[in-house]
Amino acid sequence: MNDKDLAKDTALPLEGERGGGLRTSASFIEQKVINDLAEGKNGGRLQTRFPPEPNGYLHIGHAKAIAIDFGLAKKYGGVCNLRFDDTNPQKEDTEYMDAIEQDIRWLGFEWGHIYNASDYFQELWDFAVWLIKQGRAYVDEQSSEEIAKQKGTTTSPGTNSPFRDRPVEENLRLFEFMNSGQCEPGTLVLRAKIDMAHPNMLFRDPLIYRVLNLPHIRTGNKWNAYPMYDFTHGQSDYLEGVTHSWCTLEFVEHRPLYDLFVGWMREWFESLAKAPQTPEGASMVQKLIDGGYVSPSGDEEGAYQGPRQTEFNKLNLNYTLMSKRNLLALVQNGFVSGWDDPRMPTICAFRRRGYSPESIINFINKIGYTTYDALNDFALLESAVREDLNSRATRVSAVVNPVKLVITNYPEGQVEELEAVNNPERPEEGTHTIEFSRELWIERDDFQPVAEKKFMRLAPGKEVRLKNAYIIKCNEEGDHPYDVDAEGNVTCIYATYDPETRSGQPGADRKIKGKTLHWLSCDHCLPAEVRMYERLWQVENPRDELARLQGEGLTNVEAMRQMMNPDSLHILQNCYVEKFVQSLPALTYLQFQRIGYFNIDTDSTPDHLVFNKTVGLKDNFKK
RNA sequence: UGGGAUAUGGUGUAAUGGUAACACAACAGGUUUUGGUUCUGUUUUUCCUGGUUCGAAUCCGGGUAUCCCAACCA
Repeated sequence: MNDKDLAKDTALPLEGERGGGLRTSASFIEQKVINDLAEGKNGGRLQTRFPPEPNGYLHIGHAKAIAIDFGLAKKYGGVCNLRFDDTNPQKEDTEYMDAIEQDIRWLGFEWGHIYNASDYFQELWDFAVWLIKQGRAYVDEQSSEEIAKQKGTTTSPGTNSPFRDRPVEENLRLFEFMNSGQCEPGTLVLRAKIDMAHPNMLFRDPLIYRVLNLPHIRTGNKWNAYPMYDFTHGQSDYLEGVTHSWCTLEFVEHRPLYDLFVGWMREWFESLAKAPQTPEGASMVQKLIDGGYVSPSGDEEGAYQGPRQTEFNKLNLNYTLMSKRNLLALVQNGFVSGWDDPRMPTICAFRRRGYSPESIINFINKIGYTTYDALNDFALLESAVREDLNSRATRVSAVVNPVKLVITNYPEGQVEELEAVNNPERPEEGTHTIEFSRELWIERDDFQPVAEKKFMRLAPGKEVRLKNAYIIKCNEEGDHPYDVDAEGNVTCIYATYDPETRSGQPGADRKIKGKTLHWLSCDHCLPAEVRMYERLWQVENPRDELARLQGEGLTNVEAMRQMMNPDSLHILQNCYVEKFVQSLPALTYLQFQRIGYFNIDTDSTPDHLVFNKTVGLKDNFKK
């Protein structure tokens, strides 16, 4: 057990209020924690773990696991460790480890320790050797096809391998050979001897070790045979002293196997403790006993009971594809610009898109943890981000689809500095100035040559207010209200301003029918690139649709292409923003007034400003 | 033709045998120098079917529907 500190990660007080604060109803998982702590189980310890495989970037589904693994540990005075589930060197990379750590921190959580499943490769190996000696594991030399055939089906039992009763000595020799580097991958596997007729397919002599002959990101060339998930996860939890092991619903059927292997491992410890055969084994067991993790009898008051797995529903979002495998395919096929393409459901993409960590956690808490396979509405996530950004985003003016407006009675060359509130929700954040002059940019959508009935913006003969500035009136029909080009597009609008209505002056109180428009002074604003995003998928449930299309014979890539929204990205190059934003750092939360929430992209420079649309403002104006 | 899970408005989630509620969505209106925010109001719910009970979303029987399981992935 190397010298890593396996000691007690936490000890909790049992009395006092836990999780005070907001009185939201506890999920069944949280309820179980409350009960366990009240009963003093595991000596009142709460220890969890977040166990990602470092084979991809974290997505918002992981945020749900993170929020409960770290969140409940934090709330109830326990500890959550980060454990990389690195048992398959074929797919894993340190690049992903770094990104995973960064994303967890960004979400606002801190781990007690970082562990790796590979830390336990030696213990798992020794345990497997013990199982072989016990006659509970054997080396099979059939091909994967033969093994699959013998497995039977969900409705019919399997048949025993001809190698099932191989003598112990031969098993030990072959298991050693599996790890020698000389063994051809795929030729030998170690299987647990359980029951080939078991109704749970996982119990039909599961493979617990396979030969890969690949170097590992952590252990290098030390190992050539690697343990499988089912033979690693529960034991790792157990060795670390995890009390509550939470995972998603597809692992429900793994739980009996998880419990079986943990139980066998406990037996192994007990046998070692009784008759220590090796100095290493004895000292390891002593450490476990000293740390209070393992009790030879297992039933003393307050002793560590071993980990308990509980499953909750994974996050499904409509119009969103979540699986890492498919996200990797999107990246590898160039359907998106990378893992942090703002259309991706990854944590890093949400960050770049302008979502705050608080909004993501709030969303997770709203949808809750149950055992129902729900399909959540993306609109709930959007409402969470709007709610959070409304109180924190700095208001600025931006014109994303500009058309020129000339104030004909405003003196040429005159410039006024007007005051703009940074955030009406937080007056303490102050104001900044914005220049006003004779020639302005306004939004093309804010003018109609012939206003439709409910249109309350600018039109010939109509009055509107310019935010923070003046009331203006568009020239009457017949008095040259606007210019058009050869195609009939409006190129310039003409209006007059009422000098008595400057914001802050008494005359500004005058009520008018028109709305308040945002604007930018042509000579005092900056060009900008604005990236507008729509949903990546056209179908509400891409997971099911992908499976359906593949069932019809399409390849994964073909199916994806067919399901994708061709209009998911619009890059607008002719936009303008006020100068104020030039000095702001990347990832600043902004609201482009009357348009939506935007974020300064990581690609943005003072010479080439780039913004990402986070989410639009709620729009009650429908045509 | 097996095993394991699940079912409450359009979408999620609560109600732990005692008046079915909350959020989002939708709709209507008030306030508003953002058609935002905020405030007020409205619409819509216990899968079906028997039973137990004074009383059932909850407990029991029988159906139905959906999800997961036959990777040398996790």
